[in-house]
Amino acid sequence: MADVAYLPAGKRELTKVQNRQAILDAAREVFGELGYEAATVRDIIRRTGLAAGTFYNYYRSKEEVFAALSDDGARRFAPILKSLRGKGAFDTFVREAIVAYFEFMADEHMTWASRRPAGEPQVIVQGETPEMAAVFAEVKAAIEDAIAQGHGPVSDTEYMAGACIAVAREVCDRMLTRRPIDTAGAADFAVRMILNGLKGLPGGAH
Amino acid sequence: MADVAYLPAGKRELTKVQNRQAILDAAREVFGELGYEAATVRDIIRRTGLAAGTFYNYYRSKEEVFAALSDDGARRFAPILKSLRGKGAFDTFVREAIVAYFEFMADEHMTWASRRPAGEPQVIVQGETPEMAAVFAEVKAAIEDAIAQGHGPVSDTEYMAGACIAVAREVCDRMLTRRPIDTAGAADFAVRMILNGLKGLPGGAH
Amino acid sequence: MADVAYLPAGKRELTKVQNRQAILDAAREVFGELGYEAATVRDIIRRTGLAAGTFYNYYRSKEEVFAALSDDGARRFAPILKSLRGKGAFDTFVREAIVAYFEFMADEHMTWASRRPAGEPQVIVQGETPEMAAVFAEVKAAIEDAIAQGHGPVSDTEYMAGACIAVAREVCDRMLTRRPIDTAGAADFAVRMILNGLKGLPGGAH
Amino acid sequence: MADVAYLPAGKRELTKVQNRQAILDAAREVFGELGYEAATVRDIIRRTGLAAGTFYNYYRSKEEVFAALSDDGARRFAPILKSLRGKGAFDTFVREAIVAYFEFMADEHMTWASRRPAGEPQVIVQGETPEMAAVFAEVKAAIEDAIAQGHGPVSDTEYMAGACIAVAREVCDRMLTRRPIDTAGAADFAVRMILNGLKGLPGGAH
DNA sequence: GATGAATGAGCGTTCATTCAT
DNA sequence: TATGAATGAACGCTCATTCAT
Repeated sequence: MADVAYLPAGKRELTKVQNRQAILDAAREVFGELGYEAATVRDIIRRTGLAAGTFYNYYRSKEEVFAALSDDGARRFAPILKSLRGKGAFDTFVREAIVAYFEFMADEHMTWASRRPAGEPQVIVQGETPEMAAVFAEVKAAIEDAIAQGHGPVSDTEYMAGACIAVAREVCDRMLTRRPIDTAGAADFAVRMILNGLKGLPGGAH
Repeated sequence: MADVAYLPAGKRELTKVQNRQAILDAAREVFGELGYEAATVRDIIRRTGLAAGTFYNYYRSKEEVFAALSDDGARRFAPILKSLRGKGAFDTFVREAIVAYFEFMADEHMTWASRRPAGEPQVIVQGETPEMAAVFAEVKAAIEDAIAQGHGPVSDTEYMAGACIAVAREVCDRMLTRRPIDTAGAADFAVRMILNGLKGLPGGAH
Repeated sequence: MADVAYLPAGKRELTKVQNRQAILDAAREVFGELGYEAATVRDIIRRTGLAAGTFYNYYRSKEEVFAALSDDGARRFAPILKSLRGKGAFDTFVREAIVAYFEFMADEHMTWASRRPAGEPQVIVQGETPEMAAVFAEVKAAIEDAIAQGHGPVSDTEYMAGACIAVAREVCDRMLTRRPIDTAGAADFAVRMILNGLKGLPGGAH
Repeated sequence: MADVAYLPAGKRELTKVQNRQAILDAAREVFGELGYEAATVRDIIRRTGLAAGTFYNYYRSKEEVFAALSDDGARRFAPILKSLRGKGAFDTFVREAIVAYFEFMADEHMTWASRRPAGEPQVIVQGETPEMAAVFAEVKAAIEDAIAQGHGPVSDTEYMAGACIAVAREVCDRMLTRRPIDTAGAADFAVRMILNGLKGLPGGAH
């Protein structure tokens, strides 16, 4: 009571922020568990404990929460990546970027990939988590940047960035499904693969 | 001619085949545009112009059309791939498999990835096409097979197969969005990337 | 060939009659197994082996086959019942009618009553088999006839006929669910109950 | 009055109760007119004027509304019947049970049997009303109870209970179709018929 | 007539979204 | 703002019925 009297606006602000965050958290969980397509707005609000209508005070649709989650992920990962840019040799950059990425993903409990309800056709659908998408965008920008600055080999940059990200993403996905999660090992593999291909892997000096 | 007299059902059979094909074609398009998850049976039938119930004269569910498309894709690609297995050096196998895959996909007008109709929400959902899934499964089996038989480097085979496929898929997707479609160039890039990494690319001998 | 040449109309007639009968037989089975409401025209034609459209050359709807079955049943039972009318004392008539009815139903494999798919709400739905309905109509007419001719007690004839039929029907239904089917015992019970009520049953002289 | 100020949800609650009741009423009518099997959820919601989805805010299925109606009926009739059990002679029990049942049904405007809208196909389908089913279950239990306790004649109890209920139900159905509704006369007939059969009816001492 | 594929109304159900409170 | 019931479009699917062959 007293609180309300002293901080009516503050309380409001707080709950507003809290609700927004609650929705984001719920959405993260739901997208992770059901996948983007299968997830419904109802699933999300149900998990927040809020009323159905309240969702629409914060986001206009499932797409919008998804975008918000992406922003969130990007906002937290971008600085990490930025601090790495242009600091050293290309090899070093790649290694540090991969490590940073893998650790970020592991931190985020990004265990969402490929967990589809059983009974669906055996399609490997890339678990598109909002943060993943955002982080990919960052990584891609960084790689293209490095290439553009002459720190990397000169080739088809679109193919290169795409291929690097594809490898990182694929290995990261698989890493996250294993226990214990071995970011160092996975990062090591990914870096070797990216820099030297299969030939660079242990036993690959054929 | 005489046959027609003996087989009055000929006309019927024809439309049956046509309808079945129309459904498959529509399904291919719809899966490509919306992705498997988002696609609905009604989307498919709407595109055929057939009545709602007609769909169920041919397939019992979305899963079933999907499977039919997969079978179709796999049936045509599997033999190509199989003929390559275990014939020569690992490098050669990789190159031939990649080339075969890229050419197959180009032939198939496999341009489905990520092309949602403009104006839709900005969510990047990987359009999973049945043929893609089927072909991936084949490629993966072949790579693991090769690795198991000692023709490839000894490392984490799951990561390896995953990474190789990821590169091939990514490059293939991008190749298919360009005009003209340059399978030779793309395959060349992919093979280099897979076998020697960025260092193996032109200008990459840092 | 020769047959066709010699008996083109005959053959036709024969198949027509056969088809009509096949549909009736199938309908009898299906109504028995699924109940009138749950039964579909498809269920019926499926069981005949005929084509879907053929059904409509003989009957216009589920209702119409049902009616045809009723006619069929009535046509066979009516003479039996008629031969009993007005021949002796009321008691005798009742007994003979009941016996005839129970035996007719047992003969007909009228085991359809109350066999609903499990999982449905626990409602005792009177298994309305076409023959049953028809036979009830006959029985009712006979009873009213007897009453009208002074062979029975003077009371509310509608209540009387209704009550007698209800008892016969109920006991018959239950009789048909038991093994072995004891028409004599059931008929004995029903006759006693109808003529003398509970007091007329063994041990009922309270 | 002050309460209203404290309970602004009052209006809401009211419409909720009203809608729930509207659905129950509609269901009662629809089950009465079409029978349980033939009735569809959409028939029910159509009659309420509510939107399709609204039904599912209250009941999950046709079965569930049916159960709710049954509970309703049973809840009101069961106590009446229970108070009669084991209190006196068997004759008295039967009479009182019948009277209670007939009066209950008359009260409930239980006029549903066999009244399909004219013009529909001539199929006699017994309109099974949930209350009827529930009440029958109670009656049956009571009768079997009485028989088991030696207050009634010893015979085939299943046949007995079945026959008694059949008579009561049949006479009740018919009673409800007449105007004015004469519960006393109908009950008198039913009791005589059940206890003494046709011989116990006026003029039946043949 | 017999055939069986095509039709489309209709069913049970879900869910994004609105709006009175 | 938060609430949560109402809404109605849409979905997957079934089935009576038609009609070209």
